[in-house]
Amino acid sequence: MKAVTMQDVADRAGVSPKTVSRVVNNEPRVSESTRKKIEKVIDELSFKPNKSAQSLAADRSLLIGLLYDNPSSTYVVDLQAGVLGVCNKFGYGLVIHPCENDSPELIQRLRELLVSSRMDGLILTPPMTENQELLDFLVSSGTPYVLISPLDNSQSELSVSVDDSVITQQAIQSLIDFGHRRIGFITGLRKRSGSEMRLLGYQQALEKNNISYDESLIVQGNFTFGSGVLAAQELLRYENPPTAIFASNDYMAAGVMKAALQLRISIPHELSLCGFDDTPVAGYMSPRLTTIRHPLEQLASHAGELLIRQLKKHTQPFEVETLKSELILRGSTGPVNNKTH
Amino acid sequence: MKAVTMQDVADRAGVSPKTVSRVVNNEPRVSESTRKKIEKVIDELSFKPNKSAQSLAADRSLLIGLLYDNPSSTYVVDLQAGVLGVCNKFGYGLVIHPCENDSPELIQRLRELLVSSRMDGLILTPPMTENQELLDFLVSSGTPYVLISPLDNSQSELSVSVDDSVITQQAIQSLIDFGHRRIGFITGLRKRSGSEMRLLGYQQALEKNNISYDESLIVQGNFTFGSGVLAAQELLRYENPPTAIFASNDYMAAGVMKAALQLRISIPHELSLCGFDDTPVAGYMSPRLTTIRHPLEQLASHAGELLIRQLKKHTQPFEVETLKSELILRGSTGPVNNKTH
DNA sequence: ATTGATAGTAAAATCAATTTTAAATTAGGA
DNA sequence: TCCTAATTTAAAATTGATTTTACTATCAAT
Repeated sequence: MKAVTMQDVADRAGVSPKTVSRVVNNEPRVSESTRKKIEKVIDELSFKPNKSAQSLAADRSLLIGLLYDNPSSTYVVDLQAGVLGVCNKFGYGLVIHPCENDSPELIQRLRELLVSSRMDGLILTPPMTENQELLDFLVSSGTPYVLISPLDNSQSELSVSVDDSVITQQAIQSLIDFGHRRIGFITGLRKRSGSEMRLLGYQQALEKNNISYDESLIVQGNFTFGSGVLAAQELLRYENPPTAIFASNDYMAAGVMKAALQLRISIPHELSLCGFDDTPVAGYMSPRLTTIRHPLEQLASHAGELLIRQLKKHTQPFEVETLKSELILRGSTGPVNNKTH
Repeated sequence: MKAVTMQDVADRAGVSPKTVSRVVNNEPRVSESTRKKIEKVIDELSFKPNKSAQSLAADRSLLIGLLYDNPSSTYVVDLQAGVLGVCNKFGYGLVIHPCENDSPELIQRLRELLVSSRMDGLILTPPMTENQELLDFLVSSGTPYVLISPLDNSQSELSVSVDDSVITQQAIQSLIDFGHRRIGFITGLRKRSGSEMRLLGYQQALEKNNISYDESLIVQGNFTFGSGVLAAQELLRYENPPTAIFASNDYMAAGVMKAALQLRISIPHELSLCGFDDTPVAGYMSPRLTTIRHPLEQLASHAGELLIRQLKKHTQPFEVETLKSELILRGSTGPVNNKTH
């Protein structure tokens, strides 16, 4: 089956190829009547522009890249789904690029990818969002980009994020409502977007409820299962241990659960536990983990729209939906148990 | 920075563009001396052929598609990594396509994708590998494809897979070596590749050790956590319950663990448990789960090579590495406890 | 020495769009 | 009515590779 070309459409509609091109690309300077007529013909012939010819002639690849370096595959897949949706909607292709933020070859690899794939723009995710060398390179090479959840999202037109502090505050509030007063907090890696905001939300919740901030209840973790175990062991061996623990991600929460099991502390009767991210593990733990779910897919699709809007000249603006995280209450949190264990 | 074109290379090397093209595409009919000379110039100018121009002229997109419909994001990400590696190696791009095998629109969607992305070939993963309607469509549209882990892998040049029966037999053997004689088996969805082979491996291991096959120890699951819970409850309430359970994936194994916890059966002291797939959950459970890890990335890269070899005319054959799954022994399995619980 | 086959190279046509340039049409004002 | 300016359309050039066609050596066999 031979493909329908723009020439075919032009012939059938009785106009020149350029006019068809104008309609295809939403360009102005076409009378409404001819636009309608051409759209009808395009529909009849089900004409689809040849991507290769488009990119060759217009010198843009119609590709955008998604860069990530994240151990959580659910995170990655959710983001991919979001970006993919927008790409399909706007006729773009997606180039996925797992990378290692710490690798000295990162930039070189990306340079090669940019040369070979000629991506029109990039979406960066943490921790690449804080890689100044990388960002400088992109600016110098004139590559448009959008950041997802950067530490500093003051340039709102270049980044999208949800406010982790708000939902964390809400989660802590729910623990407080259960009667908890001593709530342990296991941080993630510092200098990671989110980490700082989550701690802030914790502090805000305490403040709002007139609970004094006890520095010793804050333990540093690094987002890994092992660090969760260690942090929990430290917290739970205090003379006056917390009755609830908030872990900055689900993996560390799983670590807490392991530590609690070892110390024969029952969840949720003696200890309430709240995670963060709603990864699959959360649903497979016993009891199932109370945690926080992010609108990752929407976040990514929003980022994609932001990027594509930069790339395409003739797009109508789209409405921005507000992005909210969600507290998932499950079996790992409950009322405080007054009997000391 | 203006891009280096094939013309530039030709000028500098003092040959015609066509000759450069021959070198780039590994075509014959170029003398060894000119080939060397041109390769040198290509290197000096660091010339990279323009993908759009290549696809336009040669009428192939230099893209391959990866189709998947799998709830496990680790599975998906591992496969992506494998295919991506091969793509980069051979100058192909990867189009990822999450889909719903049961959707009536599957084919229509794919058709649209094929029209818009013009992929040169596809890699299919279960359960799409058994979707005859889909396969028929691909054949009729002349789209080359390769299958990963199909039920029927008799056409070895069109598919890649690992033999689940071998590794399952090995896992069961390890349980037998621990002294277990009554070993429960939770199946996955029937008609899924792998499912049948895993059961076969179980049977082979029993046979080899002269243990009679007890139909009642085989319980049907469907790969979900919940089905694991139910299956385990059934098995563990027998008068003469199994001392070990093999679950056909980690999620069901997690379900078994939950059921065991509810029934106050201690793992591994009273019950050994073995999963399948080595998903992240396996490492986060307490005790950590003995399971089986697949060479997913290699499997995918192998599939990619197989596909690209079909697509490119002038490639030298590559050696095929043998793909083996691996038994990961962890805390959830151990010696049988003779005291009845 | 002539012929034929093959290896190697060159030039031009092609792919399907966009961009540029030029021309034609329309509208409004004097 | 005529002229200028703004719209709209047409034709031709461009993009960077591949493919086709054609031509020139080179070499062996007759």
